[in-house]
Amino acid sequence: MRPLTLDSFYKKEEPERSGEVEKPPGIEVERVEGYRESRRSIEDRRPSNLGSSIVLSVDYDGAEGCAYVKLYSLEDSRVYFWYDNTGHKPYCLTDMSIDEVKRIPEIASHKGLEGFEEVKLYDAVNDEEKVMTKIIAKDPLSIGGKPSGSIRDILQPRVWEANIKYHDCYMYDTGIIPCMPYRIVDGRLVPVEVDLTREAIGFIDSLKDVDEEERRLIERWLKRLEYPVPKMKHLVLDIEVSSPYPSRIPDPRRAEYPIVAVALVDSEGSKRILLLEKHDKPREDFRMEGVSVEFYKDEKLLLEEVFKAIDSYPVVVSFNGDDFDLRYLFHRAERLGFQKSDIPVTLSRDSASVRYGIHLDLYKFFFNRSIQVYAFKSRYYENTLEGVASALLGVGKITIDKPISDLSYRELAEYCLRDAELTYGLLSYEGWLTFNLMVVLSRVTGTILEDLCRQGVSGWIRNMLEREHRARGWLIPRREDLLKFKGGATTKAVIEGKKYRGGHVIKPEPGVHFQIAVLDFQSMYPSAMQRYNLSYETVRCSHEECRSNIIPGTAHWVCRRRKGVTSLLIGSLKDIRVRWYKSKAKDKSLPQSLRDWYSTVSESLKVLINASYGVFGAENFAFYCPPVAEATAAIGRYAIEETIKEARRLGLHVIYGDTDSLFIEKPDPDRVAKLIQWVRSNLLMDIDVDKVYRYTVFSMRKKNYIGVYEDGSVDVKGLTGKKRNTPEFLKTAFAEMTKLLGQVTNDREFEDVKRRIKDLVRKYYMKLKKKELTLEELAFKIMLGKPIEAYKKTTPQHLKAALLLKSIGKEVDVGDIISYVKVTGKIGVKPIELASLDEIDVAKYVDHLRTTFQPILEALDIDFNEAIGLSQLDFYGFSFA
DNA sequence: GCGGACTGCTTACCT
DNA sequence: ACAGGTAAGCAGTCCGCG
Repeated sequence: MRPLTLDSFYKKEEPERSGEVEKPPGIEVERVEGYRESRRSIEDRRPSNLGSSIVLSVDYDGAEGCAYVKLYSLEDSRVYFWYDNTGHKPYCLTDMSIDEVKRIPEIASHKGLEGFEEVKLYDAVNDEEKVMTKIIAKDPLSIGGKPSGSIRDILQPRVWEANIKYHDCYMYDTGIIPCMPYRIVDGRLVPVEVDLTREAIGFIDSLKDVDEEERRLIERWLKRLEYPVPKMKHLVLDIEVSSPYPSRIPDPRRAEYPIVAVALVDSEGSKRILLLEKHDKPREDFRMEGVSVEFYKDEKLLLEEVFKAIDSYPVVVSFNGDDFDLRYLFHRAERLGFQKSDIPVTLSRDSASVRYGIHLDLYKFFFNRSIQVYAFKSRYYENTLEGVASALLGVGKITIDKPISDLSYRELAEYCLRDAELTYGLLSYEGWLTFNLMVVLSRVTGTILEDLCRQGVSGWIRNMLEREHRARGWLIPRREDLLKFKGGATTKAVIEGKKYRGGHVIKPEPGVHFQIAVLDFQSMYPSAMQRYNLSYETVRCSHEECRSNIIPGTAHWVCRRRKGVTSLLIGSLKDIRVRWYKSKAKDKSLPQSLRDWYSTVSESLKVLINASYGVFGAENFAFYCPPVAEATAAIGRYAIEETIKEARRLGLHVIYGDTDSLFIEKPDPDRVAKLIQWVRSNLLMDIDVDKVYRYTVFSMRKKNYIGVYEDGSVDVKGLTGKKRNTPEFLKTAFAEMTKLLGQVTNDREFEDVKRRIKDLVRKYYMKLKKKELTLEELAFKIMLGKPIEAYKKTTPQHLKAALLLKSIGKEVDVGDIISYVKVTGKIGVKPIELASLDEIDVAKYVDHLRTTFQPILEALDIDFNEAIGLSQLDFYGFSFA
C-alpha cells in the first residue's frame, strides 16, 4: 500500500492537555446556572483564545468567503465562532494535467477560479498511484451548485470529488471531528487531547489478535467515545397557527395566518408559553404550574421574543421544524415586515437552520429506519409526534375536537405546551438517550449533528468512508467507475426484481418440538465482511493472482494483497462494540449512568455495523457496489449451509434456520460445543446458543413460529395473530392461546391444552356469530403507505376506506393508520366511523379467525371446523339452527 | 359473460 | 432511499368454455 498524503491544507497542531481527563465518560461535564444571555454581536463571538469547547457545526460563510466552526464553550456555555484562517478553499479534481485544464477557455476565464495544484493520490480501484490536478475555487458554488457554468459541469466527465458538500470537505481535510473538544489558541483551532483511562489503554494492549492498523483504529474510536457528552442547553420550540380550516395544515411558505402560540421548553427547567392576544377575545387570567404564561398584543413582538430565545441557545430542537415550525416562523416574520437580518432562521430546500446554534429536527431522526429498528427496537411505527411519544414516553398529545382558532387561551396554551414537552421528552428520556445516540454517531462517522439527524445511514457511512479516504490520501472513487469496474451481481435472487440472492431460509419441520436450542451467528454479515476482507477495492480487485481466491457461490474473488478499508473499519467497530462497550454495559460494578452510556454507544455502533452490508447494495450509496453486498450474503449462505452439514455429521437434529440461525432439537451439549468450535476454526466466525426454548411450534410456513421459554414466556414470530394490522379481537384470542401454550411443560399436558384451545376458538367464533364485539375490536388498522393519488394499479381495501373518509371531509395523509371493518355489500369495507355492527360480514371474519389460528392448529393437529363445532353438513352450508 | 387460475400489488413481518 | 426472503389478502386479468 502506498500511503500518499493530501496534506497541502492540513496543518497539524500539537495537541494540548485538557486538564479534565479523569472524569468518567458519559456524565455531564458541568452545569451553568442562570442562563438568559443578552444578544451579542457576531464580533463578540469570535475570540482569538477560547478554552475547551465542543464543535457544534461547520459551515461556509459566503460573506467572509471561508469555512467557520460553531463552538460550544464548556466554560461559559456560550456559542463562539472560529473562522478558518488556514486558507482552505473548495476544490475538485481532474485527471487532466494543469496545462490541459488551463487550455479550457471556460476554466481559464472562470470568475470563481483560484488556482491549480498537482496532487498524487492512490486509486484503490486500480491499485495504482494517480497524478491529478486539483482545481481550486474561490467559493463552493463555483465548484458546483450553480444552475450552469460551475467548474464541475465544465470538466464533466473528467472530474472527481466534486459533489462533496464543502463543509464536509473542509472537515475531512482539517481532521475536525464534530462533537469533540477543541480550543482556540492565538487564533488557531486546536484539538483538545483526550487521554484514555489506564483501563482503556490496558484493553487496547490486551488485543493480541488484532494487527497494528486495527489497533490504531480502535484507539481512535475509544478516544472519540470515552470523552463525555457535555450537558448543553437545549431549547425545544413548537408553534401553533390559527387557521380557519380545522383539519388542514397551514402552508408555511405562505404563512397567511397568525402564529397564536409558541411553546419554549428548555433543558434548564424553564417553560414558557407565548400567546397572541386577539382584539376580539380578551385575555384570560390563568396560571399553569411552573409555566410562564405570556400574552402579546402584537404578533411582531411575540416573534421578536421567540427570536431572542432562538438566538440564546446552542441547540434548538423541534419536531418537524424543517418543514413547518421554523419555516412558518421565517415566512411569517417576512410577511410582518422583519428585516432578513433580524430573523435568526435560514431556510434551504428541505431543512431550516438557526443563526448561532444548531437546529435538530427530531422528526427526521425518529423516522430514520435504522434508528427506528435498531436503536428503538421498532417500539413505535407511526411517523407522528403522537405515535412516537405515546409509544416511547407513554404520553400522547392533548386531543382537541375543534379548530385551533376556537380554543380558549388556556386550552391553546396547554395543547401547545404539551407538544413541546413531548418533543423535549423524546430528546431527553432515558438519560438523554436520543441526543447521546446522535453524538456517538456524529463522532464516529464525522457527520455534524445537523446533517446526522437529517441523513440516513448511507449518508453517515459515506462520510466515514470519504473522510478515511482523504486521511489516507486516497482518491474517492466515482459511482459510475465503481459500477463499471466492479460490475453487477452474479447470483439470481429468489424474489423477482431483486439484484442478487440474499439469506437462506431452511424449511421448518412442522409440529411441536421439545428442547430447542437456537444457535446464532454473531453479527453474521459484518463478520463476513471483516473475516473475508470485503470492501469495494478488494472484491474483484485488479490483481491477476487474486482471481483464484473465489467467494463460494459467486463468480467474485477477493484480494489477497491488500486489507480492505471497509473490512477494517467495520471490523474495528464490531470489535470495540463486542469487546468493550457491550461488556461494559453489562458490568454491574459500574454506576448506572455509566452503564447507560456504554449501552448507548453499543446500540449506536450496532446501527452502523448492521447497516454496513446493506448500503453496498443500495443504489444511492456513494460507494454502491453490488458485488460487495452479494459476496457478503453469499458467505452468509455458505456459512449456514456448511454449519448445517457439520451439525448433521455430528448427529444434531436441525429443525429450522433463517439466514444466521439454527434451531436444534434435543441438543447434546458436547456436540453443540464441537459445532461451535468447528465454526470458529473453519469459518472464522462466532456462533453461540442465543436462546433455549422448552418447545417450539412450527407449521410448514417459514418465518412463522411460536417458541416457549423455560419460564413459560412466549415468543411469537411472524404469525398473523401478532401483526399490528390484525383486528384486536383476533390478537386477543391469539394472545389467550399463547398464554395457554406457555403453561405446557410436556407432551401429556398438551392434550388438555388442545381441548382448551378448541374451546377458545369456539368461544370467539360464537362471539362473531352473535356480534358480541365492537367495531373497534373488529377493525383492521392498515397504514396508508403512499399518497392517495399514488395508488395507480389497484384499489386496496384500506384505500377504499380512506376514500370514504375523504368523501365525508376527513383529511387523510400518508402514514395515517386507516381503521376499517369488513361489511356486506358491494364495496365490502367501511371505515369504523361510518360502519355499524349489523352490516359486519361475519363470514369474512370467520375466515380470518381460521387463518389466524390455522398455522398453530395445523401443528397441533386440530381441525378448525371441528373446533368451532361445525359438522360436515354445516360446513357445506346446511344448518339446522 | 362467467368463474377459477393466475399474476401483481400492498402491507407487515423475519433475519 | 441499508439489503433480500416470506406470508397473506385482495384486485385485476387471463383463459377456457362450443
